[in-house]
Amino acid sequence: MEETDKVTHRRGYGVSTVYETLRNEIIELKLAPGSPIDEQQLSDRFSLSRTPIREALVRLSADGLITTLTNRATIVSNIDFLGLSEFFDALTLMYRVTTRLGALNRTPDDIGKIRELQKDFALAVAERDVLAMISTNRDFHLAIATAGKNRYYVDLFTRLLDEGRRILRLYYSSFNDVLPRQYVGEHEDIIQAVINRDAETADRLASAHADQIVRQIRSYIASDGRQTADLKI
Amino acid sequence: MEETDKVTHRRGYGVSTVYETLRNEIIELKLAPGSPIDEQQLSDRFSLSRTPIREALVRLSADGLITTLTNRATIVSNIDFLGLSEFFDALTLMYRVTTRLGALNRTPDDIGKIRELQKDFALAVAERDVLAMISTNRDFHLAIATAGKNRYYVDLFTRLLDEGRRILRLYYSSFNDVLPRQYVGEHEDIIQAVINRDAETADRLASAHADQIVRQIRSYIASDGRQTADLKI
DNA sequence: CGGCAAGGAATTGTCGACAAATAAAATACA
DNA sequence: TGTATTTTATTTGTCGACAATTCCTTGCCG
Repeated sequence: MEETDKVTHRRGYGVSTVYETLRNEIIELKLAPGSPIDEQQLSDRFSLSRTPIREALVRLSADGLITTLTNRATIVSNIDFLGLSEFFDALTLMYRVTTRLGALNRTPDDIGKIRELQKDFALAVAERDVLAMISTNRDFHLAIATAGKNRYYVDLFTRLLDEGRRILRLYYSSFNDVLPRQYVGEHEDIIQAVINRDAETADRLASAHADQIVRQIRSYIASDGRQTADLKI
Repeated sequence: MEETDKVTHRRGYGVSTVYETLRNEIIELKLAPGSPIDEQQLSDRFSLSRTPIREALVRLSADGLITTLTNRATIVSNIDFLGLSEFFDALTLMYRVTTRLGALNRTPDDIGKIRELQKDFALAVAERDVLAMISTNRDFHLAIATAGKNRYYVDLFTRLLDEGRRILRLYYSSFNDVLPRQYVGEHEDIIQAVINRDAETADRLASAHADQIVRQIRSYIASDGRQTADLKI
C-alpha cells in the first residue's frame, strides 16, 4: 500500500504532482472523506521533504478538498450532506449558464472536442462502465463550459462537478442502465443546440438535464440511507 | 516603508496574518499589479521564516491574486482588461442570484446586519469618501449574499467583488457624486424587496443595479485610456 | 560596435532538524 | 473502579541552510 510514486522530481514540479495525485485520489474516493492525512507518510511516498508536501496540502485546502485543523490533524473534507440543496442549486445554475454561453461563443474547434468527449461518454454507457461514465460526463460538460469562455464560470463549475463526482461515487452501485442511456440522447440534443447557436434551447435543455441528474442523485440518497449513515459526522 | 508588522506570532497563525495582510494590500492596490513579490523582504517584514511566507503565497496564488512563474519570480496578478466582459457577466449574474436568494432565505438577524452596512455606505457617500464607498458597498452586497445562504455563490461573489475593488481603485478619482447618491436609493429598494421576501423584484432590482455599476466602470475605462495604457501587458 | 558565451550574483525550491502544541499513556488519587 | 493529573510520545509549524535554476554582468570574438 505504501508505494513510492516517483523518485525523480524536476525542481519546482514536485508540488504539482503531489497536488494532482492527491486531488484525484480524493475525488475518486480512494481517500475516504474524514480520513486523516499523514504528512510524514506522504513525504516517504513521494520521496519529498515535508515542505513541498505541505504546499500541496495548502492548495488542496484552498480547493476545499481537505480540512486543516490548526495545530491538529488535517483530514479529507467530509461530504456536506446538509448543504446538498445549495450544491444542487449552484450546479443547476452553472449547467444552464455554461451551456448557454457555450452555444453563443463556441468555435468549430470547440464542437470537435465536445463531440469527441460525447463519444467517450456514449462508449462508457455502452460498456456499463459506471466510473468512466461519471468521469466522461464531467469532461463533456466542462468542454461545453470551456467553449463558453468565461473562466469564472468554468472554475466554479469544475469545483461543483468534482464535488459531484465524490457524491456519485458513493452511490455508483445504484446506477441502473435506463437513465444513463437517456443522458446520451440529452447530450446529443444539447450538442445540436450549441451547434445552432441556439442559446435559449441550450439553456432549457441544460436546465432539464441538470434537474434530471439532481433528481437521480436525490433518489439514490433517499433510497440508500446506509451509505450516508456510515460517514462520520 | 519596511516596517515589521508583528513581532509575536501565536504558532499556526503566522500564515493567516501574512495572507490577510497581503490580500488586503493587493486588493487596495497598495501592491501594484505586476509588481514583484520578494520572499526575503516579506520574511524580514513579518519576522517569519520563508516557509510560512511561502504557504501564504500559495494561498494567494489559489485566489488568483498573485501569479507564480515556476523557478522564476512571483508577481501581483495583473488586471485582465481583455477579459472584462467575462467579469461583468459573472458579476451581474452573482448580483442577481445572491440578491434573489437573500430575499428568499433572509432571517430577521440578516436584515439587521444589512441595514447596518447600508448605513455605513450612506455615510461614506455623504462624506464623499470614495475609498470607503467602494469598501462598504462590497460589504453591503456580501451581507445580502450571506443571507442567501449558498456558500458557492458567496465564494464566487466575494472573489468577483474583490477583483472589482481593484478595478474601481484604478478609477476612483473619476467618481462624481451623482451616481453614488443614486446607489443609496437603489440599495434601499433592494432592502425592501429582501424584507418583503419578493424574489422577483429583488432579482430585477439587483440586475438593474449591476447594470448601472457595470456601465459606470465601462465609462470610466473608456474615458480614461491613460490608466489602462500605463499597465504592462 | 554588436552578439554570444562564460562567470558570478541573486532567488527559488527543497531539505533535515528543532520546538511548540496536541494527543496518548501512565500514574496518582478519591 | 472511575476520574484527575502528570509524563511521554506523536505530530505540526517554523527555522536556517543548501542546492538548483535563473538573472545579470562582464569579457570574448566576430
